[in-house]
Amino acid sequence: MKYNCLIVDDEKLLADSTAEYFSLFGVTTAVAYSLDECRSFFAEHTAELILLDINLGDGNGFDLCRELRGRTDIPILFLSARTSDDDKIVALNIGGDDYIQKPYSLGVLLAKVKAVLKRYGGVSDFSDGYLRVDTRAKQVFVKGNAVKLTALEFKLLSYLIERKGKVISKQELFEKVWEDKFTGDGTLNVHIRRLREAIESNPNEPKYIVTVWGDGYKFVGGGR
Amino acid sequence: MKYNCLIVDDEKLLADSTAEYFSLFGVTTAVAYSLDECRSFFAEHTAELILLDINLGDGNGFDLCRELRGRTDIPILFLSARTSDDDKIVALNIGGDDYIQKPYSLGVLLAKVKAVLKRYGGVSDFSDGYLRVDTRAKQVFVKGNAVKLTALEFKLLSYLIERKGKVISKQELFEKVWEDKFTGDGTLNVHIRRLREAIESNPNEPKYIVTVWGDGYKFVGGGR
DNA sequence: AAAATCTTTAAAAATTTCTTAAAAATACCC
DNA sequence: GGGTATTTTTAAGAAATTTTTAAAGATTTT
Repeated sequence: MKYNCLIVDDEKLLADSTAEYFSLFGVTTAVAYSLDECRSFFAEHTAELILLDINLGDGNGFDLCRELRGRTDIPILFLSARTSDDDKIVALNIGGDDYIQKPYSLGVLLAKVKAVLKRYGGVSDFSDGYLRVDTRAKQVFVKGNAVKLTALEFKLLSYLIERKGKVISKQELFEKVWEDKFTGDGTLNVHIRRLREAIESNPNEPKYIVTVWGDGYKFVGGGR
Repeated sequence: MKYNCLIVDDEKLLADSTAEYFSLFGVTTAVAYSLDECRSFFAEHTAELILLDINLGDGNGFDLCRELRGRTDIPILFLSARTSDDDKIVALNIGGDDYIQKPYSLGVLLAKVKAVLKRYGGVSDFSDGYLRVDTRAKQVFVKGNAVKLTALEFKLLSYLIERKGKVISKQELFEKVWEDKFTGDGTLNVHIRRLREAIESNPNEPKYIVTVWGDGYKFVGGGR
């Protein structure tokens, strides 16, 4: 299951009440009380955002952050009672997105979380005058006309759009779209071509799905 | 011109010293002392991120935020001495990305700004008026125009920039860029030349990629 | 001025991506 | 359950692009 938010904190009472409060306002939230629980969480689920305490029973939030950064880009907001500037700077430098001082106000934290979700949360919708991709309805329109894509094609397109502007390696695509089932570059080629045929006005000179030689592909769509 | 950061604050001393501090660490920063100045700034320039005070001489930061949100998605971080939770929640709800309490620590604020730039901004690993290098999108711009580099050329340039100012031996370049596959100095020569042709205004008198006789090459650049 | 090092150029070699068609796997319907 | 339609993968030659090689010219150092 995909949660909006995962709280990693060994102060069970605080974590639980925060999670409950979030849920009340429509932010689905899971809780992990330790590094270990966090790891097993990700074995089965995902989240769009992590609230991460620094002092944990079985280890250090900084280390977990570094570990996660190795394989995901998900926003990480640190929560901590530590007040030193050095801690804050380290947190931000190792890939944290924010540092929130404990004790925090539930209302402010929720607003903050919502702001991050709004900006970052896997938004793979896209729309310009020519192409429109609607993730909720799983539909794609070209010049207003619905275009039929297979489930896999749609997933591929969504992922590229979600990471619009960035170069996505083939490896990453197999990881994320094929869920690690690598079947060979030829597969990808063919799907990319079909996508191009479906959405590009001239598939031989793609404007949206651009090849980055020696690297992968990139979705290009007007500014940000 | 495109700045990394625009500070909008009527406390001139604070704004100026913050801007100066940022510049010192490679974040190009402009300052506007009022809503009006901010508007005229955007008439001619742009920024990747705004630090916005709430209490301004000629109006209110919240209003400016709403106004900007109408036409841009650029990250807005509020700066304010106001401590009320309500203010923070409003700031986040109207499209602000963060709320930073004054007085702030310059070091922490810089780390925060860099983190935001890294995630949302065109992460310019190098940028001056003439040349801009963006790792995330694997793109290089010369005088604002995208320049096409091969994957290897890009890797070479990135490495030189990463070690900007230091002399890099050919051996080291083969180690790091070619991953230890030594193919002969001729190879390197040719790639350096192509890079120069791509990014130097006069490839025969390189200003960025400088030859260090008997040693290797060095990237020279003032920006970040 | 000689020796060593760097630059330029063009063409060969190697690599990567594209295209196409057909085979295999999967889902769907009666 | 059998047959059909759809989707996904495989495979192989063609096309495009990148990288290396090599040789001649230029520059710097000693």
